[in-house]
Amino acid sequence: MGITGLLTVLKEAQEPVHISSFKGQTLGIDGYVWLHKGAFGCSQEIALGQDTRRYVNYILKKIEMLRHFQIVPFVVFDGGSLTSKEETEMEREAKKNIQEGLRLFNMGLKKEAQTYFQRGINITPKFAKDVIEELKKKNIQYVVAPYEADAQLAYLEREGTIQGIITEDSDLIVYGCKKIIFKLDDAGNGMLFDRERLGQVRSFSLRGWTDETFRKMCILSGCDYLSSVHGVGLKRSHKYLQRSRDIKQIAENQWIAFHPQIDSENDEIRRVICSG
DNA sequence: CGCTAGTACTCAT
DNA sequence: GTACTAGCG
Repeated sequence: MGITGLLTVLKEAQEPVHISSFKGQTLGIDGYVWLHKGAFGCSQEIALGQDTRRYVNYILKKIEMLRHFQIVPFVVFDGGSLTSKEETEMEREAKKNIQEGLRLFNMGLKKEAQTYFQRGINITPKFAKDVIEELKKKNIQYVVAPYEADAQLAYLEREGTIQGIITEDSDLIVYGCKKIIFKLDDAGNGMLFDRERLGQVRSFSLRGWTDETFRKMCILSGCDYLSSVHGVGLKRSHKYLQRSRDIKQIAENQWIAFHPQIDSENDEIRRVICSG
């Protein structure tokens, strides 16, 4: 999913951090992020159908770095890839990129082909399976989330199983997670988002806001599983919710006022937002 | 100023 | 998934 501009707007709620400040604690890892980055480095082998372990080694190297700083890793993988319209579209796009890459590759244009191979990366359950095999050997905790890894990570943090999350996906903020490490590099440096610091955000005031209102702001600004309202981003979404916490009222007053043409598509959007 | 849409990037040599 | 930015209302 991902909320456009959320990390930028919440910059005052983040600060540089070294992973060692979580020494002795358990950190949840968004497995998809590392799978994708790992696969990025061996996209050619994958596209050509060659056996490669490089994406497995990439993740193991990251895990070793964490353990070096005495972090207990808990890897969470996506389970049910919810077959939505967007995902099928993404897979179609990926296949087209692989095809174009193979065409260039067979012409001897290996460098040009790589760009398309990288764009064509599609993380399948096999990738996770290969990694899980190694995690088992090393006695590293992992779980395959029944739905989305996001929701599973949020649950694990809420229940106290993990004390923070490593990811690149701003959706973890929407899901209510408290401590999230973004942009973690090989040396253990990253940016820590701390939910307790939301009151320090300067773009707009979030004081007195509940997690639920915050979530509504994000959804109203546009998200993955529904076509967003044109012209409404985070700032305007915040303005509407500041005026009225009732999203249904916003839909009736603001939205219709700004978007008088209520066609079938907008009607679907309104249904989803009002139910959320 | 806020939002959209386009481009470039993730690895690792 | 992210960041950055030209163009537009």
